[in-house]
Amino acid sequence: MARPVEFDRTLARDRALLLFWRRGYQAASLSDLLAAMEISRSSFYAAFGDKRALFLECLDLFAARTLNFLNGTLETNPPLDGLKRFFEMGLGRMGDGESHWGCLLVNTSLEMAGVDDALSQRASAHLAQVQAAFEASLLKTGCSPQKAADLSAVLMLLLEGLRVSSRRALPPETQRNQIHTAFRIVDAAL
Amino acid sequence: MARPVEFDRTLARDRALLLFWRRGYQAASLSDLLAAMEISRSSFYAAFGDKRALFLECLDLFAARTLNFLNGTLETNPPLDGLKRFFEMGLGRMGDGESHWGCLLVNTSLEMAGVDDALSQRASAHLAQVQAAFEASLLKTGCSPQKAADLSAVLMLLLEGLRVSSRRALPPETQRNQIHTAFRIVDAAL
DNA sequence: ATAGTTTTGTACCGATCGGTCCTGAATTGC
DNA sequence: GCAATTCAGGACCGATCGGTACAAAACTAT
Repeated sequence: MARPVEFDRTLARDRALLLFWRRGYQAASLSDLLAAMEISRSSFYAAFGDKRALFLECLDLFAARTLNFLNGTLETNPPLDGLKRFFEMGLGRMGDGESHWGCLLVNTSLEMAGVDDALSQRASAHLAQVQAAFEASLLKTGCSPQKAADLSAVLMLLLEGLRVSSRRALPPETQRNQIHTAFRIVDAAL
Repeated sequence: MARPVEFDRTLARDRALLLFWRRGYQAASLSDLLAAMEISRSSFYAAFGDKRALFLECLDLFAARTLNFLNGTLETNPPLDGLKRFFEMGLGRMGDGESHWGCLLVNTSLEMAGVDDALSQRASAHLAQVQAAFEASLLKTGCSPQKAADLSAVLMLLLEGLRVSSRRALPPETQRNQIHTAFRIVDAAL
């Protein structure tokens, strides 16, 4: 009974996610977003509410995809191999895109701490879920619950460090070495 | 022969550093800075140039202090104990202040990547210096150069992860556990 | 005391921020 | 064709951004 929408909402949302990922929340201005999403101002506010709401949506989506990927690799690999594969996810998956932007959860948790604590803590909570998946995976290796808890916490440190390395744009070769060494010593501790 | 300055430049600079540390570069507006530094706009521009120049000064100062502290603990402790003490630096050194703001170098490297790459890379370069100090310290334990290089890279991952934990405001007890476990397994790998 | 110099407070600047509003175009059901 | 409805483009909004200009206040040297 009326004119239909002319843009693909999920496509626009994905483009926004990429921009947020690359530039962070604050530095991604509305104009930047509109240009990247290729929609107009009115469509933006009609479809997504406002900048913050869209970001929240992207943040949750990123977390869901991350957890999904993690669970996928954990199901189809021995626990430690699956974890290692997850750690390697950030490495030049497709040439240059997405490979040196770190992790949106880590980026957001840091950027928004003390600025918008609700956003920061939401990102942090998503990270906690990832850590919980680590722990569950470690438990499947048959180690003690205590060890699983301790090691998953250290794995989270390593992951965060790696995502920092990624955003610092350290050479992929360097990052690969870091992962290799890290998993060698974690393996030894199991 | 003329009116003297009425404020303590280094005091004002230190106050600015704290604000940048807490809120990040972008979220620390000029008004915020002036209020925190307790100086007027004119004094600000006369004494520090502009916001970016002041930030650069704070960044370098933070790095210098960090390296200074690290070298101090490394000189007065066995290598691994000194490193551990450095890792524990972020833990409630003085109640609540400064204890959950992470590390300005890590924060900046992430926040400014893709926004002001010069700032990001400068912070990253400072982090590389810290890692070099790690490596030098590990060499003193008599391990192979290869192992020192590899482990210092992993120590940097752990440090970055810990500073993320700090900014995420994870409980100090949790962070303490992370440090303890991390050093246990690094120790075993030496 | 006064002239000379520098600092300081503040008014002001253009640009941009996120967000709203309104108009005209497009599409549908009848 | 026409009325009803919803879309998209962009003008417009107040607030705030980082930065400049300028005049009054404060101090020193003589």
